[in-house]
Amino acid sequence: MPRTMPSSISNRKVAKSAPPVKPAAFRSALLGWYDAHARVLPWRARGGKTADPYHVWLSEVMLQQTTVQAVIPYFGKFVDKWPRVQNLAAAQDDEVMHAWAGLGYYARARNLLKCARVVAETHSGVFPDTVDTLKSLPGIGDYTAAAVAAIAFNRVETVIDGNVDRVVSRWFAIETPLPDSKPEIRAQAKTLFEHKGSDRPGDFAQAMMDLGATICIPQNPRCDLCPVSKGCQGRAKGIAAELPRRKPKAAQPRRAGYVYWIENERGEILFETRPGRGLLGGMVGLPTSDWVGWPAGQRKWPEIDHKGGHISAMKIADDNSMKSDLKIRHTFTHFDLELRGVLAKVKTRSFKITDDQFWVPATEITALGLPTVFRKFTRLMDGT
DNA sequence: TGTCCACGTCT
DNA sequence: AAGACGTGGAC
Repeated sequence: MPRTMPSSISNRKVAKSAPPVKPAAFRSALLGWYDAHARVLPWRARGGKTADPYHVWLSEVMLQQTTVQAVIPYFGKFVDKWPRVQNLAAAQDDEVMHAWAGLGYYARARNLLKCARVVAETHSGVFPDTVDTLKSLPGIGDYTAAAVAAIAFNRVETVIDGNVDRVVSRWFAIETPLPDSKPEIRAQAKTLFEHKGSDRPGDFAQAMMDLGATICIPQNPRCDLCPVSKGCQGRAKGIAAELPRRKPKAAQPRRAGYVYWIENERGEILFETRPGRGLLGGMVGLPTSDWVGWPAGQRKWPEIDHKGGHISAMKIADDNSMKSDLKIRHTFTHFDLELRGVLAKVKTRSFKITDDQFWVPATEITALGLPTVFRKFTRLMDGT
């Protein structure tokens, strides 16, 4: 371990007059740390090889708003099923939605397939290597374009994800709350990413994100292990752990509804493919009522019109039952949902279903590829 | 239990 | 350009 001054003394000095940030020193310290501590991830090149652009793109889309741990098994599944972008481009829509089930933000899967088809058809299966062209592809925005250009093509780009926001906010002690601090974070990040002599842009981008994911973590940052703690102004001011500040968010609204478990005389359960856009777009799910707003603080289960939504068209049999213990809760991005189960046994002959609905043998439900909100309920029903 | 992460992209 | 869009894990 290198000898260090007592932190209380050095911190006090730095806090009075923060030293000018030296991007070159930051860069070499961070890259040195990365060489020793880079996470080993299935989409990363090893031993000085260049990463496969298809792997980089696929992983980066999966990593949008999603943790590495959740992504790893899905990445393996996709690469096994579709080893090259041309294979993915040739896949059926429902195969891809099925493979994506559980990962969330299902618009990503729809755009992933669209993007694969554009790359296969109009780019001869070769990923474009510039930010501007990448950004023109479906599902690729500022972050993913910069990440792919830097990591797969070693282009000098400023790659800003949530990790980088945090590292930069702390290093420069940016106290303005997000999202107002966005322009300042970008400007400061640029001084690190696009410094003269940026010879390993892909590694540098990944190093910044690894640092944010493993050392400069949201709570209780491990400054003792940080390769760039010495120049960190947030640490010097003793506020690193509080950064980045954020504007307070409004409390999530609540919604409630019924989920229908409709069984026919063969023991099959009714499922449906949801509309192609919007919430859980293109995914398979159980039929439900509409989900109605439920003001925060209200204790009583809200009135839900059983005749609204799907239920009227279905003419649930008289022996339907509602069990209050068949209840699941699920948090979406912008609301909390509580669903109660309604059980019904119907005769196929007298029960009309829509074009989007189909019967599934109970034993095949797990193979269906359901979004988590519905998997929670099917697990309740089969006791697992 | 509830809060945060989680700016990422599209509309 | 503000709101829509999932999930699971840490604490």
